[in-house]
Amino acid sequence: MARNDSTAAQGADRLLASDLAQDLSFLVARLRSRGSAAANARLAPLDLKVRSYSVLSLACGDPSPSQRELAEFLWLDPSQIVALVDGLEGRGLVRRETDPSDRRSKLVLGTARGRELCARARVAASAAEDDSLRALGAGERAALRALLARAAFGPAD
Amino acid sequence: MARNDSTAAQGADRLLASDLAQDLSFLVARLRSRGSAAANARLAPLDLKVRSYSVLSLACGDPSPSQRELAEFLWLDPSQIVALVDGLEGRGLVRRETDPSDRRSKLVLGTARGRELCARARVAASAAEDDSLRALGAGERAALRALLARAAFGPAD
DNA sequence: TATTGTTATACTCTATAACTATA
DNA sequence: TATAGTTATAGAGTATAACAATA
Repeated sequence: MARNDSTAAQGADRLLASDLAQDLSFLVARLRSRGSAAANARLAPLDLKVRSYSVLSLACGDPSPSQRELAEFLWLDPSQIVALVDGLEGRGLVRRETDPSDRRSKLVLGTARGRELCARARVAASAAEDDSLRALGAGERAALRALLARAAFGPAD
Repeated sequence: MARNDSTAAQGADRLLASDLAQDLSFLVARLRSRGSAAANARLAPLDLKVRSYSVLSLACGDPSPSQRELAEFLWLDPSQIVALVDGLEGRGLVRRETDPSDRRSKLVLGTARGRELCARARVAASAAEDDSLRALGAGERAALRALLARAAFGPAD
């Protein structure tokens, strides 16, 4: 077993009093670990993971992203985008299209099959959010979303 | 270069309109990427990373944690804790002590040198938080902290 | 000369199972 | 029989450099 299953988690509560438990970066990291574990579990039946789902979701959106934009937005290296797009393209979920206005750049577009799978993946991702944020009500989730959006895309350094 | 340096990030703003940009799990993941990059940069002069800092910080706290508790609290596998404690112990920053009440269990305690380094690391971690959360004011950070604490330690699944 | 995508490589992180010693 | 720690190994994720095509 990796990490701790929920049935075994009952002994470390006394560490909640530690300084680290109030460290924002630590809290974000812990929530991400739990959240991505939940999301990967929900996406597994669709043969997707959080990273491939992110690429698929953006590719199926309205302004079709270039690989360069995907790398910037997902905070990944361009070379990692290549591998992710390769995987999705091999399954017929997205396709590359050279940008007519800049032949260096390749746009990534969702296929019909990709959009269909993406719709199902969104449902799975939403269920995973419920799994990992059970402690928060709808209003609190909205407040958290607004704060995170500003923090995640705001000026860094 | 890995990922994107801040000077080059200006082209993917149009993807902010995507569905994914409102996905809570995605926002948490992106903020964590940025936050841990900032924290690792600040901790590098002390030869620490976010994970080793987390262990050191807990070991230097008041209720000395067992390795089992560290694994549960940090959401890591027990086998990963072994490697992290090995590294810190080899540098004389923490030491293992068999729990008298259960000789299977080993408590991890910070040494004098470890506590001194930990104090400096806390300053670095705080500076990293400023780096990555520049977009939020003090009140917003407090609100975010409270929401994250409940979400990160609340019931999961 | 700079940028987009690509390939290749190495390194870190994470997952999993088996083993030991204690309980 | 169960639990805490350890070891070993494999796979996923990440970092870095070099190259071709295009600007």
